[in-house]
Amino acid sequence: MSKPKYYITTAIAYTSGKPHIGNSYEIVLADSIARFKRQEGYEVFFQTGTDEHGQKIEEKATEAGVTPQAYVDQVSGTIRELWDLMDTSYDKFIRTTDKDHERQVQKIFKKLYDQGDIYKGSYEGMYCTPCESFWTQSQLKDGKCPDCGREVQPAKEEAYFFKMSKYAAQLIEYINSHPEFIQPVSRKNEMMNNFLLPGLQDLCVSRTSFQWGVPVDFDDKHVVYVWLDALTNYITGIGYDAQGNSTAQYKELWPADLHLIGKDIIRFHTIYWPIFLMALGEPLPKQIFGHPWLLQGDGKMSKSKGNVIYADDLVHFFGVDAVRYFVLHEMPFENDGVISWELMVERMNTDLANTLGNLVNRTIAMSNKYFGGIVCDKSVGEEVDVDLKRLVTGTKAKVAAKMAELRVADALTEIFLLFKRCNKYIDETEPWVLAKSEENRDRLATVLYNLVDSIVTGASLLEPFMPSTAAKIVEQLHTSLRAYEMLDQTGLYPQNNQVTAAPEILFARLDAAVIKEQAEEMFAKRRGEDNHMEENKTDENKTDEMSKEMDVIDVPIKDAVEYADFDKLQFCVGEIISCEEVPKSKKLLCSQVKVGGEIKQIVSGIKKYYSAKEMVGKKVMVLTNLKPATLAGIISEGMLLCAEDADGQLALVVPEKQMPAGASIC
RNA sequence: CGCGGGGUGGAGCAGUCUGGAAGCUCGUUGGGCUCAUAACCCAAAGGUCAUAGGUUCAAAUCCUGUCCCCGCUACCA
Repeated sequence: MSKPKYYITTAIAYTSGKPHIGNSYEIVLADSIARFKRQEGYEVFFQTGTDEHGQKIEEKATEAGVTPQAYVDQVSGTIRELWDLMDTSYDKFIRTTDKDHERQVQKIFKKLYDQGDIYKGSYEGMYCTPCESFWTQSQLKDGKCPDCGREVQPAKEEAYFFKMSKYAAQLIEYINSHPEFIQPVSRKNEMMNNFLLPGLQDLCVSRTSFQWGVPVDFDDKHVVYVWLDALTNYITGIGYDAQGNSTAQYKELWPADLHLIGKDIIRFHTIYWPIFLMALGEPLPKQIFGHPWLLQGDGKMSKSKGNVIYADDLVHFFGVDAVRYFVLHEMPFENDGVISWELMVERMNTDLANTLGNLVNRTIAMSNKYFGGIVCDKSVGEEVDVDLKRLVTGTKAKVAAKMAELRVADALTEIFLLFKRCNKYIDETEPWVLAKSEENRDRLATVLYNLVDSIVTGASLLEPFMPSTAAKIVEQLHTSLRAYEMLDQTGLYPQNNQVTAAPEILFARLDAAVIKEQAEEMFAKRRGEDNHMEENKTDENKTDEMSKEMDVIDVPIKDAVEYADFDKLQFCVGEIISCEEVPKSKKLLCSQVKVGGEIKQIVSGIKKYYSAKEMVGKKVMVLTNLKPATLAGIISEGMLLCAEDADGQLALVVPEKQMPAGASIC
């Protein structure tokens, strides 16, 4: 009898840049599920890859001065390296620039067009010629382009549309009759209430505003909408053919058992994707799980701050399995998780070094000390042994139950309860006391055997989550990982086997302060390399020493300018006559600023740091000859100068002595 | 009223759908032990579950209002 199949996918990563730790979480999560399913006996196919088309990538490539293809080749390579670094066991890495994928996308588009699900229509709206952008009435600011503030004209552009509404009822019916389809369930209601029940709009599935995409082969002004392109990777990657010549692999694997995706793209996967599949006449995936995000705790992650944590950074400090453990364990089921250097070190020290590493170490050390490393069950059992074994053998079922619900963090917790139980067992049996008298020798041997045997079970259960750690543990015990079917049994460790004489530390304890410092150094260096103007601290609870360091912020030097260039700018002292908050804006204050004889209206994004009231009466520095611009529908005729620190905190720049409004700054 | 997420002991979270004795991990304090990576084991302290009302025999959980935080978005000129 052949094994049951299990087809799991991650969302394909968008190649606009290197993914940070939050993005890398998904692949590790998928990998642990894939490995677990393999352990359970499924024939698993695990697909991941990169999404490489779209306007944003075209722009990024232009910025970098390379072709889009060269750009995505580079980024896709980086992503794949990261996935490999994380020890992920994917079977296929698809790229949407793969030729066979692109061909299928064209065929799919054609097929849907031929059968009338895609039709040619036109996109109507207000067009801003300089920006080459369409806007709807509601997006316009005072009837003008929200980007540049210029006049817009009504215009029409042809485009292809997909008849979403045609399949809406069918999809609603499907979702209602398959409660497990969208996970977590709370997401299901969101989709139903916000999108499906109010009625689906037809979706525009082609673009003419850029070229970097799969061309529509019968109308090459158009490229296929990136989502239609990207979503189909799940079927093209395993050999789907729109003309009916799908491969045997496709027939075996589809429908997918699980699409693992971020919660931000649930809409695409639970509405558009199923409808595309319905239109193609293919079955729908069995389950879509929208996982939460891993957010950076100490200050917002931002590239310009140079404090973005990447998976390889963490691996550098902690090792692959520690990072896998952290992201899997710290990530709750429904809400977002947090990552910070402190939390990472804490997990590393308490769970990995103290509970697990130390357990393995002390067990091996005792075996060597008392029996020259020979482990043998002398069958001198006691009451505590029963309790230990009951917990150890029961863990498999508990882990399986958690994994069935995709509660990976909880499954890991169950495994660590096993290790904790072992530590407790050592205290209960007190091997060092037994060692003092010869008559307890067989009891001592039995205790150590039970420990070693339990640890092998624990390590085997741990394999899907921390594969190399599991391997290291059994290697030190001079045995191999146990088959899944055997994980609810005890007494399987070979009699009179000898463990290693020189146990290796699995996870060394780390000092949070030291790690933090090194991380800062790394960030500082990266900022230097990136030529970004930022500072050197990211945390709130800094020490005095760190505050001192904060006094200096490294700013990359810009190119020197001629005095003539400087002279073009007119700076003056301005007095704020009045100030009010801009309605419907979270950031903006609108000030009337007296500069010499005239009063200028200036809008500034400083609401977070100054109240409208306290602004009044301040003498500030103003750039007066900046071209007026419209912000939130309000004209701004200049700029208030501010100093900005690394966290984006702003402080108005004011003259050091009393100066009249209008005094020029030179 | 832009969309969305959230506010539970010092920290990070579960519990909220399907009301019924406030839980977990870490940290703190005290004790035990010494095989081990200052680790392991036991015990304790610590929360009016953001807030104000309401429904109920019973509310962290359901309903209404308010405050605050965080993403996204618009507009940090």
